[in-house]
Amino acid sequence: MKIKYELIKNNKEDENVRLGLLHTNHGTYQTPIFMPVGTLANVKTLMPEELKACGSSVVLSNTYHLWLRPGEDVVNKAGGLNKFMNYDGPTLTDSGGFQVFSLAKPCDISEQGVKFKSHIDGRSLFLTPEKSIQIQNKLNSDIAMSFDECAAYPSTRQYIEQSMRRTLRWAKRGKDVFDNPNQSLFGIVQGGEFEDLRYESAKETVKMDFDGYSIGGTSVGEPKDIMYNMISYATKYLPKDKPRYLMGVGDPIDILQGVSRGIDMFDCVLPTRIARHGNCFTKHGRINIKNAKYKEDFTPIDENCDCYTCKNFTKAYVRHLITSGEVNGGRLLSIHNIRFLIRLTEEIRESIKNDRFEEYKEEFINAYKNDGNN
RNA sequence: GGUUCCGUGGUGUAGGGGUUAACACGUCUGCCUGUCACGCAGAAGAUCGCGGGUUCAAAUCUCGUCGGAACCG
Repeated sequence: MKIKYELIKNNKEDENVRLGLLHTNHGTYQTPIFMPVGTLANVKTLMPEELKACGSSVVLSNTYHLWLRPGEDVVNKAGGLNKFMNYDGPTLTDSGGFQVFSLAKPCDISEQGVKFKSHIDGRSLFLTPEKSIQIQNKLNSDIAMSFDECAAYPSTRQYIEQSMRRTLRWAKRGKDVFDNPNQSLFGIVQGGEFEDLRYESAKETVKMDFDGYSIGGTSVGEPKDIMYNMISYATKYLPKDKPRYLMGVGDPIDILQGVSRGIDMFDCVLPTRIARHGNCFTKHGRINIKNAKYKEDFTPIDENCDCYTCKNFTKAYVRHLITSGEVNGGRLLSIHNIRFLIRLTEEIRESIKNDRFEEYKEEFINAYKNDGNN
Protein backbone atom coordinates (compact mmCIF):
# COMPACT_ATOMS: atom_id res chain seq x y z
CA MET A 1 0.00 0.00 0.00
CA LYS A 2 0.87 3.66 -0.28
CA ILE A 3 1.90 5.62 2.76
CA LYS A 4 -0.72 7.86 4.28
CA TYR A 5 -0.27 11.05 6.20
CA GLU A 6 -2.75 11.86 8.90
CA LEU A 7 -2.64 15.31 10.44
CA ILE A 8 -3.26 15.01 14.18
CA LYS A 9 -3.03 18.63 15.20
CA ASN A 10 -1.32 21.93 14.65
CA ASN A 11 0.42 23.75 17.45
CA LYS A 12 -2.05 26.28 18.84
CA GLU A 13 0.19 29.33 18.57
CA ASP A 14 1.57 28.46 15.18
CA GLU A 15 -0.60 26.86 12.54
CA ASN A 16 2.41 25.79 10.48
CA VAL A 17 3.67 23.38 13.12
CA ARG A 18 2.26 19.91 12.60
CA LEU A 19 1.91 16.75 14.62
CA GLY A 20 0.95 13.86 12.40
CA LEU A 21 0.95 10.15 11.74
CA LEU A 22 2.72 8.43 8.91
CA HIS A 23 1.10 5.10 8.06
CA THR A 24 3.53 2.86 6.18
CA ASN A 25 3.88 -0.77 5.12
CA HIS A 26 6.17 -1.15 8.09
CA GLY A 27 4.30 0.50 10.89
CA THR A 28 2.79 3.81 11.86
CA TYR A 29 4.99 6.63 13.14
CA GLN A 30 4.33 10.00 14.67
CA THR A 31 5.79 12.97 12.83
CA PRO A 32 7.94 15.07 12.80
CA ILE A 33 10.63 12.41 12.45
CA PHE A 34 14.34 12.29 11.86
CA MET A 35 15.53 9.61 9.41
CA PRO A 36 19.11 8.28 9.61
CA VAL A 37 20.97 7.79 6.34
CA GLY A 38 22.27 4.40 5.27
CA THR A 39 23.44 5.12 1.74
CA LEU A 40 24.58 1.59 0.95
CA ALA A 41 21.70 -0.20 2.69
CA ASN A 42 23.60 0.24 5.92
CA VAL A 43 23.76 3.07 8.43
CA LYS A 44 27.52 3.21 8.81
CA THR A 45 28.70 1.21 11.84
CA LEU A 46 25.19 0.43 13.13
CA MET A 47 23.04 -2.69 13.20
CA PRO A 48 19.27 -2.55 12.60
CA GLU A 49 18.44 -3.40 16.21
CA GLU A 50 20.65 -0.54 17.36
CA LEU A 51 18.74 1.85 15.11
CA LYS A 52 15.52 0.55 16.57
CA ALA A 53 16.89 1.08 20.07
CA CYS A 54 17.50 4.70 19.08
CA GLY A 55 13.82 4.96 18.18
CA SER A 56 14.32 4.97 14.44
CA SER A 57 11.45 4.91 11.97
CA VAL A 58 12.34 5.46 8.31
CA VAL A 59 15.91 4.72 7.18
CA LEU A 60 17.35 6.07 3.92
CA SER A 61 19.35 4.38 1.21
CA ASN A 62 20.57 5.66 -2.11
CA THR A 63 19.53 4.67 -5.61
CA TYR A 64 22.75 5.70 -7.33
CA HIS A 65 24.93 3.77 -4.92
CA LEU A 66 22.82 0.61 -4.83
CA TRP A 67 22.53 0.70 -8.63
CA LEU A 68 26.33 0.52 -8.87
CA ARG A 69 26.75 -1.92 -6.03
CA PRO A 70 25.35 -4.52 -5.61
CA GLY A 71 22.85 -3.66 -8.38
CA GLU A 72 19.07 -3.30 -8.07
CA ASP A 73 18.45 -6.85 -9.28
CA VAL A 74 20.42 -8.30 -6.38
CA VAL A 75 18.38 -6.30 -3.90
CA ASN A 76 15.21 -7.29 -5.73
CA LYS A 77 16.09 -10.99 -5.62
CA ALA A 78 16.86 -10.63 -1.90
CA GLY A 79 13.22 -9.63 -1.48
CA GLY A 80 13.61 -5.84 -1.55
CA LEU A 81 15.57 -3.34 0.44
CA ASN A 82 13.92 -3.98 3.82
CA LYS A 83 14.62 -7.67 3.66
CA PHE A 84 18.06 -7.26 2.15
CA MET A 85 19.25 -5.07 5.00
CA ASN A 86 17.04 -6.81 7.55
CA TYR A 87 15.42 -3.61 8.71
CA ASP A 88 11.78 -4.08 9.67
CA GLY A 89 10.95 -0.37 9.66
CA PRO A 90 10.17 1.68 6.57
CA THR A 91 12.84 2.58 4.04
CA LEU A 92 13.22 5.53 1.70
CA THR A 93 15.50 5.72 -1.30
CA ASP A 94 16.92 8.95 -2.56
CA SER A 95 16.79 9.05 -6.33
CA GLY A 96 20.42 9.86 -7.08
CA GLY A 97 19.44 13.49 -7.48
CA PHE A 98 21.91 14.55 -4.85
CA GLN A 99 24.66 12.75 -6.75
CA VAL A 100 23.91 15.05 -9.67
CA PHE A 101 25.03 17.79 -7.30
CA SER A 102 27.94 15.96 -5.67
CA LEU A 103 29.39 13.86 -8.49
CA ALA A 104 28.37 15.26 -11.88
CA LYS A 105 29.66 18.39 -13.58
CA PRO A 106 27.19 20.98 -14.86
CA CYS A 107 28.04 20.07 -18.44
CA ASP A 108 27.00 16.45 -17.75
CA ILE A 109 23.38 17.43 -17.15
CA SER A 110 21.02 17.35 -20.13
CA GLU A 111 17.29 17.21 -20.69
CA GLN A 112 17.52 13.48 -21.19
CA GLY A 113 19.41 12.75 -17.97
CA VAL A 114 22.76 12.96 -16.24
CA LYS A 115 26.12 11.57 -17.22
CA PHE A 116 28.17 10.32 -14.30
CA LYS A 117 31.67 9.07 -13.98
CA SER A 118 31.43 6.12 -11.62
CA HIS A 119 33.22 7.01 -8.39
CA ILE A 120 34.21 3.34 -8.14
CA ASP A 121 35.94 2.61 -11.44
CA GLY A 122 35.54 5.78 -13.47
CA ARG A 123 33.38 4.28 -16.20
CA SER A 124 30.69 6.41 -17.81
CA LEU A 125 27.13 6.03 -16.54
CA PHE A 126 23.90 7.63 -17.63
CA LEU A 127 21.04 8.07 -15.21
CA THR A 128 17.63 9.29 -16.34
CA PRO A 129 14.45 10.04 -14.39
CA GLU A 130 12.88 6.87 -15.80
CA LYS A 131 15.89 4.76 -14.94
CA SER A 132 16.04 6.10 -11.38
CA ILE A 133 12.38 5.25 -10.82
CA GLN A 134 12.72 1.81 -12.35
CA ILE A 135 15.68 1.06 -10.12
CA GLN A 136 13.75 2.25 -7.08
CA ASN A 137 10.73 0.16 -8.10
CA LYS A 138 13.01 -2.86 -7.96
CA LEU A 139 14.71 -1.81 -4.74
CA ASN A 140 11.18 -1.79 -3.36
CA SER A 141 11.77 0.83 -0.69
CA ASP A 142 8.63 2.13 0.97
CA ILE A 143 9.21 5.61 -0.36
CA ALA A 144 10.89 6.50 -3.64
CA MET A 145 12.02 9.97 -4.64
CA SER A 146 11.67 11.71 -7.96
CA PHE A 147 14.92 12.28 -9.84
CA ASP A 148 15.74 15.95 -9.50
CA GLU A 149 18.56 18.37 -9.82
CA CYS A 150 19.82 19.87 -6.61
CA ALA A 151 21.30 23.10 -7.91
CA ALA A 152 24.40 24.52 -6.29
CA TYR A 153 24.41 27.72 -4.27
CA PRO A 154 24.93 30.29 -5.51
CA SER A 155 23.49 29.83 -8.99
CA THR A 156 21.99 32.47 -11.22
CA ARG A 157 18.24 32.94 -11.15
CA GLN A 158 18.21 31.97 -14.79
CA TYR A 159 19.94 28.67 -14.06
CA ILE A 160 17.74 27.89 -11.04
CA GLU A 161 14.66 28.59 -13.13
CA GLN A 162 15.56 26.33 -16.03
CA SER A 163 16.87 23.66 -13.66
CA MET A 164 13.64 23.77 -11.61
CA ARG A 165 11.48 23.44 -14.75
CA ARG A 166 13.58 20.55 -15.96
CA THR A 167 13.10 18.92 -12.55
CA LEU A 168 9.35 19.30 -13.09
CA ARG A 169 9.60 17.54 -16.45
CA TRP A 170 11.76 14.86 -14.90
CA ALA A 171 9.18 14.37 -12.12
CA LYS A 172 6.47 13.81 -14.73
CA ARG A 173 8.59 11.38 -16.70
CA GLY A 174 9.43 9.43 -13.58
CA LYS A 175 5.83 9.32 -12.44
CA ASP A 176 4.71 8.07 -15.85
CA VAL A 177 6.89 4.96 -15.66
CA PHE A 178 6.44 4.40 -11.92
CA ASP A 179 5.15 0.88 -11.37
CA ASN A 180 5.08 -0.52 -7.86
CA PRO A 181 1.81 -0.65 -5.90
CA ASN A 182 3.62 -1.14 -2.59
CA GLN A 183 5.79 1.90 -3.00
CA SER A 184 5.04 5.60 -2.61
CA LEU A 185 6.54 8.36 -4.70
CA PHE A 186 7.48 11.85 -3.57
CA GLY A 187 7.88 14.92 -5.75
CA ILE A 188 10.58 17.47 -5.02
CA VAL A 189 10.19 21.21 -4.85
CA GLN A 190 13.15 23.20 -6.15
CA GLY A 191 13.53 26.85 -7.06
CA GLY A 192 16.44 28.05 -4.96
CA GLU A 193 15.95 31.16 -2.85
CA PHE A 194 13.32 32.68 -5.14
CA GLU A 195 9.80 32.65 -3.78
CA ASP A 196 8.08 32.83 -7.15
CA LEU A 197 10.15 29.90 -8.42
CA ARG A 198 9.43 27.86 -5.29
CA TYR A 199 5.78 28.69 -5.79
CA GLU A 200 5.82 27.59 -9.41
CA SER A 201 7.70 24.42 -8.50
CA ALA A 202 5.37 23.55 -5.62
CA LYS A 203 2.20 24.30 -7.59
CA GLU A 204 3.26 22.25 -10.62
CA THR A 205 4.60 19.38 -8.53
CA VAL A 206 1.41 19.20 -6.48
CA LYS A 207 -0.62 19.11 -9.69
CA MET A 208 1.05 15.79 -10.50
CA ASP A 209 -0.36 14.42 -7.25
CA PHE A 210 2.49 12.69 -5.43
CA ASP A 211 2.22 10.73 -2.20
CA GLY A 212 4.36 13.29 -0.44
CA TYR A 213 6.46 16.36 -1.16
CA SER A 214 10.08 17.10 -0.54
CA ILE A 215 11.97 20.33 -0.37
CA GLY A 216 15.29 20.10 -2.10
CA GLY A 217 18.13 22.45 -2.85
CA THR A 218 18.71 23.52 0.75
CA SER A 219 21.80 23.19 2.94
CA VAL A 220 24.12 23.50 -0.03
CA GLY A 221 26.14 26.37 1.41
CA GLU A 222 23.55 29.15 1.56
CA PRO A 223 23.21 31.36 4.66
CA LYS A 224 20.76 30.12 7.28
CA ASP A 225 18.18 32.85 6.82
CA ILE A 226 18.03 32.11 3.11
CA MET A 227 17.60 28.40 3.82
CA TYR A 228 14.76 29.06 6.25
CA ASN A 229 13.08 31.28 3.65
CA MET A 230 13.42 28.54 1.03
CA ILE A 231 11.55 26.22 3.38
CA SER A 232 8.79 28.72 4.08
CA TYR A 233 8.36 29.52 0.39
CA ALA A 234 7.82 25.85 -0.36
CA THR A 235 5.66 24.62 2.52
CA LYS A 236 3.37 27.59 2.05
CA TYR A 237 2.12 26.04 -1.20
CA LEU A 238 1.99 22.38 -0.18
CA PRO A 239 -1.22 20.50 0.66
CA LYS A 240 -1.93 19.80 4.31
CA ASP A 241 -2.89 16.17 3.82
CA LYS A 242 0.49 15.00 2.52
CA PRO A 243 3.82 14.65 4.30
CA ARG A 244 6.54 17.25 3.77
CA TYR A 245 10.12 16.14 3.76
CA LEU A 246 13.06 18.53 4.04
CA MET A 247 15.94 16.76 2.35
CA GLY A 248 19.39 16.65 3.85
CA VAL A 249 18.82 18.79 6.90
CA GLY A 250 19.80 17.55 10.34
CA ASP A 251 21.41 20.26 12.38
CA PRO A 252 19.33 20.38 15.61
CA ILE A 253 18.49 24.06 15.24
CA ASP A 254 17.65 23.61 11.56
CA ILE A 255 15.26 20.81 12.51
CA LEU A 256 13.47 23.12 14.93
CA GLN A 257 13.32 25.86 12.30
CA GLY A 258 12.02 23.32 9.79
CA VAL A 259 9.26 22.15 12.13
CA SER A 260 8.32 25.79 12.64
CA ARG A 261 7.77 25.99 8.91
CA GLY A 262 5.66 22.86 8.63
CA ILE A 263 8.17 20.08 7.94
CA ASP A 264 7.34 16.49 8.94
CA MET A 265 10.41 14.53 7.87
CA PHE A 266 14.15 15.19 7.99
CA ASP A 267 17.17 13.16 6.99
CA CYS A 268 20.84 13.90 7.30
CA VAL A 269 24.27 12.29 7.25
CA LEU A 270 25.45 14.82 9.82
CA PRO A 271 24.98 12.72 12.99
CA THR A 272 26.84 9.72 11.60
CA ARG A 273 29.49 11.60 9.68
CA ILE A 274 30.53 13.94 12.47
CA ALA A 275 30.43 10.95 14.83
CA ARG A 276 33.09 9.20 12.79
CA HIS A 277 35.08 12.41 12.97
CA GLY A 278 34.79 12.64 16.74
CA ASN A 279 32.00 15.21 17.16
CA CYS A 280 28.74 14.89 19.01
CA PHE A 281 25.62 16.82 19.92
CA THR A 282 24.81 17.77 23.47
CA LYS A 283 22.06 19.91 24.97
CA HIS A 284 24.72 22.57 25.34
CA GLY A 285 25.95 22.51 21.78
CA ARG A 286 28.27 20.41 19.71
CA ILE A 287 31.49 19.16 21.22
CA ASN A 288 34.63 17.68 19.74
CA ILE A 289 35.44 14.63 21.85
CA LYS A 290 39.02 14.75 20.62
CA ASN A 291 39.70 17.90 22.62
CA ALA A 292 42.38 17.38 25.27
CA LYS A 293 40.07 18.60 28.01
CA TYR A 294 38.09 15.35 27.78
CA LYS A 295 41.09 13.12 28.35
CA GLU A 296 40.20 12.53 31.98
CA ASP A 297 36.52 13.43 31.83
CA PHE A 298 34.77 10.42 33.29
CA THR A 299 31.25 11.75 32.80
CA PRO A 300 28.84 10.84 29.98
CA ILE A 301 28.68 12.91 26.80
CA ASP A 302 25.31 14.29 27.84
CA GLU A 303 24.16 13.77 31.44
CA ASN A 304 20.48 13.60 30.51
CA CYS A 305 20.81 11.45 27.42
CA ASP A 306 19.20 8.01 27.55
CA CYS A 307 21.24 6.43 24.75
CA TYR A 308 23.34 3.28 25.09
CA THR A 309 26.55 5.28 24.86
CA CYS A 310 25.68 7.77 27.56
CA LYS A 311 24.30 5.11 29.87
CA ASN A 312 27.44 3.00 29.68
CA PHE A 313 30.51 5.01 28.71
CA THR A 314 32.46 8.14 29.60
CA LYS A 315 33.84 10.90 27.45
CA ALA A 316 37.36 9.81 28.38
CA TYR A 317 36.69 6.32 27.04
CA VAL A 318 34.99 7.41 23.84
CA ARG A 319 37.79 9.92 23.27
CA HIS A 320 40.32 7.15 23.71
CA LEU A 321 38.53 5.02 21.09
CA ILE A 322 38.27 7.91 18.62
CA THR A 323 41.87 9.05 19.00
CA SER A 324 43.03 5.43 18.71
CA GLY A 325 41.08 4.97 15.50
CA GLU A 326 38.93 2.21 16.98
CA VAL A 327 35.73 1.78 14.96
CA ASN A 328 33.69 1.47 18.13
CA GLY A 329 34.40 5.12 18.85
CA GLY A 330 32.52 6.17 15.73
CA ARG A 331 29.89 3.59 16.54
CA LEU A 332 29.23 4.88 20.05
CA LEU A 333 29.08 8.48 18.84
CA SER A 334 26.78 7.51 15.95
CA ILE A 335 24.41 5.86 18.41
CA HIS A 336 24.48 8.95 20.58
CA ASN A 337 24.02 11.43 17.75
CA ILE A 338 21.18 9.53 16.11
CA ARG A 339 19.44 9.07 19.43
CA PHE A 340 19.97 12.78 20.14
CA LEU A 341 18.19 13.85 16.97
CA ILE A 342 15.42 11.28 17.30
CA ARG A 343 14.88 12.32 20.88
CA LEU A 344 14.78 15.93 19.75
CA THR A 345 11.87 15.02 17.45
CA GLU A 346 10.19 13.11 20.28
CA GLU A 347 10.37 16.18 22.47
CA ILE A 348 9.15 18.34 19.62
CA ARG A 349 6.10 16.09 19.19
CA GLU A 350 5.43 16.15 22.91
CA SER A 351 5.63 19.93 22.92
CA ILE A 352 3.18 20.19 20.01
CA LYS A 353 0.76 17.95 21.85
CA ASN A 354 0.96 20.34 24.77
CA ASP A 355 0.75 23.44 22.59
CA ARG A 356 4.13 24.65 23.78
CA PHE A 357 6.34 24.10 20.77
CA GLU A 358 7.48 27.72 20.55
CA GLU A 359 8.50 27.62 24.19
CA TYR A 360 10.34 24.35 23.76
CA LYS A 361 12.13 25.63 20.69
CA GLU A 362 13.32 28.73 22.47
CA GLU A 363 14.53 26.77 25.50
CA PHE A 364 16.38 24.30 23.34
CA ILE A 365 18.09 26.94 21.23
CA ASN A 366 19.12 28.97 24.27
CA ALA A 367 20.67 25.94 25.94
CA TYR A 368 22.30 24.77 22.73
CA LYS A 369 23.92 28.11 22.05
CA ASN A 370 25.01 28.85 25.62
CA ASP A 371 27.49 26.05 25.94
CA GLY A 372 28.84 27.13 29.32
CA ASN A 373 29.14 23.52 30.50
CA ASN A 374 31.36 22.54 27.67
C1' G B 1 91.73 -2.05 24.56
C1' G B 2 91.17 -1.74 18.77
C1' U B 3 88.28 -0.84 14.25
C1' U B 4 83.82 0.89 12.01
C1' C B 5 79.10 3.25 12.14
C1' C B 6 75.48 6.50 14.42
C1' G B 7 73.64 11.02 17.60
C1' U B 8 68.58 16.24 13.51
C1' G B 9 60.95 18.66 16.58
C1' G B 10 57.60 13.71 21.22
C1' U B 11 58.92 9.11 17.98
C1' G B 12 61.05 7.32 13.28
C1' U B 13 63.70 9.31 9.37
C1' A B 14 65.56 12.85 5.08
C1' G B 15 69.11 16.41 4.14
C1' G B 16 76.61 15.10 3.13
C1' G B 17 79.01 23.47 2.88
C1' G B 18 74.82 28.73 0.84
C1' U B 19 68.10 32.39 2.03
C1' U B 20 62.35 30.97 6.86
C1' A B 21 66.13 22.59 8.26
C1' A B 22 62.10 18.52 4.95
C1' C B 23 58.75 14.16 5.55
C1' A B 24 55.71 10.49 8.24
C1' C B 25 53.37 9.40 12.66
C1' G B 26 52.03 11.71 17.24
C1' U B 27 50.14 16.31 19.77
C1' C B 28 46.75 20.66 19.58
C1' U B 29 42.52 23.40 17.15
C1' G B 30 38.59 24.02 13.70
C1' C B 31 35.23 22.03 9.85
C1' C B 32 31.56 18.43 8.10
C1' U B 33 23.58 19.22 6.50
C1' G B 34 19.09 14.11 0.20
C1' U B 35 27.57 10.15 2.43
C1' C B 36 32.71 8.96 -3.12
C1' A B 37 34.63 10.36 2.86
C1' C B 38 37.89 6.82 10.17
C1' G B 39 37.84 12.64 5.67
C1' C B 40 39.32 17.98 5.12
C1' A B 41 41.80 22.51 6.78
C1' G B 42 45.20 24.69 9.92
C1' A B 43 48.68 25.29 14.22
C1' A B 44 52.42 24.35 17.71
C1' G B 45 56.89 21.88 18.17
C1' A B 46 64.38 21.34 16.49
C1' U B 47 69.31 27.35 17.86
C1' C B 48 70.64 19.57 14.02
C1' G B 49 74.58 15.72 21.47
C1' C B 50 78.45 19.15 23.55
C1' G B 51 83.20 22.17 22.83
C1' G B 52 86.90 23.95 19.57
C1' G B 53 88.81 24.52 14.37
C1' U B 54 88.55 25.41 8.84
C1' U B 55 85.46 28.86 5.80
C1' C B 56 82.63 35.00 3.70
C1' A B 57 79.24 30.88 5.15
C1' A B 58 78.89 24.52 8.97
C1' A B 59 73.25 20.21 10.55
C1' U B 60 76.79 19.24 6.53
C1' C B 61 84.14 19.25 6.53
C1' U B 62 87.80 18.62 10.73
C1' C B 63 89.67 17.70 15.85
C1' G B 64 88.29 16.65 20.66
C1' U B 65 84.64 15.09 24.04
C1' C B 66 80.23 12.65 25.83
C1' G B 67 76.46 8.96 24.72
C1' G B 68 74.85 4.60 21.85
C1' A B 69 75.43 0.30 18.31
C1' A B 70 78.20 -3.53 15.62
C1' C B 71 82.49 -6.39 14.89
C1' C B 72 87.60 -7.82 16.41
C1' G B 73 90.89 -8.92 20.64
